[in-house]
Formats: sequence, structure tokens, C-alpha cells
Amino acid sequence: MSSMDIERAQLALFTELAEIARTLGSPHRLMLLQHVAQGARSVERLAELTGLSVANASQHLQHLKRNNLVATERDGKRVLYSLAGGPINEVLGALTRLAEHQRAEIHSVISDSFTQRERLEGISREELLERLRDSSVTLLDVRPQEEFAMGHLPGAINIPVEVLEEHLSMLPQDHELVAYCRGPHCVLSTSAVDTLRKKGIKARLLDAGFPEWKAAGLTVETGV
Amino acid sequence: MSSMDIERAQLALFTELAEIARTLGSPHRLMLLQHVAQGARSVERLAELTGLSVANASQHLQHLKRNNLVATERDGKRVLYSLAGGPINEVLGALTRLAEHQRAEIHSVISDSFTQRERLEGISREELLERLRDSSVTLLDVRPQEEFAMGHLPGAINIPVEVLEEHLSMLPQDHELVAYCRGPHCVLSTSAVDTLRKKGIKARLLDAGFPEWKAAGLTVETGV
DNA sequence: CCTTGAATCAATCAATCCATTGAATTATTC
DNA sequence: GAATAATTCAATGGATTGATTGATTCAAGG
Repeated sequence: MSSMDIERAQLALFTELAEIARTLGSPHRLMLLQHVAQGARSVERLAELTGLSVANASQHLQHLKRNNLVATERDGKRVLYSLAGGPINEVLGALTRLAEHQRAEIHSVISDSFTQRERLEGISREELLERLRDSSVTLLDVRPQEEFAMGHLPGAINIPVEVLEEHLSMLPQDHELVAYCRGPHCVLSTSAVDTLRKKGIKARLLDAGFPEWKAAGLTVETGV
Repeated sequence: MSSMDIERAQLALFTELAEIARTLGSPHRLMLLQHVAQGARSVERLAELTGLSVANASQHLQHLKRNNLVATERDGKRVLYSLAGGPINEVLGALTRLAEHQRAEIHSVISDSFTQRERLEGISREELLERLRDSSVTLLDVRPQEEFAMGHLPGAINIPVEVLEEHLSMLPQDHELVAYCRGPHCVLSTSAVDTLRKKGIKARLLDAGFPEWKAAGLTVETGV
């Protein structure tokens, strides 16, 4: 193997990696990905969820598909998009951590870094299972009711973030809360924890979201 | 927090993530990153290493810098670029794994998937340390001599990939070989293992590269 | 202070990307 | 098989990106 070949191989690999990275390099595609990660969705639905035009969403989805980030399946007259296999969540997770790291570095200079440290402190699946067993925490699902109905963690109560402030009374006062939503790169639960902390309620973040939980083969409840 | 705010926060986060992803979305920038990850380098050197023009390399480097992926430092009349802090390698690693996963899926359909499975099977740092202790393996550093001299794993022998085939006789026949180079997303060692396997020599890949080793605080030798 | 070497800036052009529009496919249903 | 609903294709124009060139800044040394 000549050094020429090696350089070509390097370039080929990097070109491949770059193409994937570029595919992730659009806020709209990331949004689509996030929604697709919740389960199979039609193009129309995804367009609605993201506020894009149908044609535009379709094109972005095809872009994602070309790079094997999503898969399609036909269901009657609609096409359902779902997340492709492979460690896609790992990439998004690593990206998010990197972004958070960078943001933290900036903030630690500008702001007093006040609850910054605490904010990022999540609870792991293992710890959660442990604490659920002796029921020392309450699980809070902050996704929209609709998604909650499609499946949620066992024992979780559902209060969408939008209505959280009006429903604080529904929360148990003596338990610590653990909030979760769609995954590590979903801000719903982060917002929720912020809100709760401001009200003086103890709340933490689950490291994972519903998709991760399901993927890990753990039990899931459906319905309201 | 209204649902409007949440959507804005979502969008802001995704825009941030997308920007980082876009920055990684160019083969040339990935190449620069890879070289920069080896240690501080001047613009001219990096241009030379990647085959880019100086001005072009400079611009790409600045792009990387704007997104906090590299840092600069002045040394006399030259500017040295080095890798910024944060989990950058995790992102690249996850990306590489995703790409490999996708490639594996394609190959498993097209080709007979022959040594594909084996190719990806790396040896971990822990296992390596173990096997080095009872010296049942030989470590092979396949980077250029120059980089080897700047630092390498203890006990490693240096045969750059370019000259590997001509120097097979230098290899111990009874030991299994473990090849490593610049990191998980460096193809040098993969090429080397391929070459060796074709010659019927047992060889495996180290999961990590020299930078990871150093970062883990393990001992390092310098000189030739 | 002027020269030299190293890096960056500014301006340009080609190539690509993104959103929009309206037409064309595809599978279903009557 | 015609009508319909869902998605995709094709074409357009505006914005962004990437590489190249030449000029400019910046630090060091005579």
C-alpha cells in the first residue's frame, strides 16, 4: 500500500464523515430528526411539527435518507419516516455535550456560573430505577399529551411544559422530581427543571429520554 | 415559560448544534482537525500536511476557531493551532462509528462481508496493558517516523505504513501484533492491519491512538 | 527603519444549498 | 379505471460556501 493510496483512503473516509456532518448541519434537519426519533411519522405530520412546508420537509427528509439517517416505509397512501439504525443518538449526544461544554466555558467567564453546574447534572437510568423501586422520586413526563399517550415510562405523570406553571399543585410536594422528554438533546425537560427550581421545587433531569428508554428494552406504558 | 419560548429555545439549540456540525462538514477541515489533534502546528505546516494553499488552510482554521474547535497561540512570528478543549474526539469518534456502521450495512449486502467483522474488532487499552504485561503482543506504531519521535507508546516499534511491506522481516513472527496510529478515525493502522492480514500475520487494531493514550495520562516515550 | 517571513484579510468567481412554486407520481378508493 | 390524497420531482431565484489571487498586517532581525 503506497502512501498515495493512504492519502486517498484518508480523503475518502473524511469525505464520508463530512457528508454525514453536513447532513446534520441544518437546524431544520436536526428538528426533523428529533421528531422522527420519537417514532414513525408521515411527511405531512413532520412538516406540521416543524413548521416547514411539506415539499421542503420532504426534501430535507430525503437528504437525511440519502445519508442513511432515516428510513422510510409505506403505509397505505402515506410514507412513514423513522430513525435509521446505528449510533445516531450517540453522535447527537456527543454534539450536544460539545455544545454545552463550549457554552459552559463562555458562561463561566461572563455569568456567575450560578446554577450552571447543577443544571447539567442528570440522573442515570440505573439510579432512576433504584430510586423508583423505593419510590423516593416522582417521574414527570413533560412532553405533549399526545406523545405521552403513545407510550411513556411506567409510573410517570404527564404535565406538558406549556402548562406546567398552572399545574404545580398536581405535583407531590415531598418527593424529588425527575423530568424527562424526548432525549438528551431535547430542551423540554431542561425548561421544566428550570421552571421548577425557580419555584423552589427539587427537580432533576433524566439523562435519557423516552426513545432511549424504549431502545434499552425497558418496560413502557401506553394510554393516558 | 410559554410554548413559543420553548420552540425558540429548541431552534436556538439546534442552530448551535447545526453550526458545529456544519463546521465539521468539510473533508479539508476534518483533515486539519486530525493533524491539529496531534499537537500544536503552524499554519504553514498544516497547509503542507493537507496539501492546501496557505491562505485556504488559514481560512478553514479560522472557521474551526470561530466554532471553538481549535485554539491559537503565538510563537514568535508564527501562529500555532492546537485542539480546543471539550469532547471533540467523542464527536469525531461517534461520527466515525456511525459511518462504519452504515458502511458495514451496505457491505453486508453487497460483499460477502468477509473479514469485515474482524476488521472492526479492536483491542481496548485495558486489554492491551494486560497483554503487554505478559508480553504476548508486540506494539506497532505505523505513523511517520517524525511523529513517532515526538512521542509514542512505551515499547512500540515504528514502521510507517508506507514501508511496511518492505520491512515485514523486522516483525516478530511469534507474537500477535497490535497496530495504532493517530486515533480512532485514522486509517493508517487500519491499512496496516489489512496489509498484515493479507500476508497471514496476526494483527489487531488498538481502539485508541496516541493522542487518546496521552490524554489518559499513561506513560509515553520520546525519541527514536 | 526597512526587509523578510508568516499569517490574515479582501475581493472575486464558480459551485452548491435552501425555500418556494407548480407539475408529476404513486397508491388507494370508489 | 377515474378520482383523490400524499408525496415527490423539477425549475427558479436568492443566499452561502469554497478556492484563488493579491494586498495587508504583524512580529523579528539586520
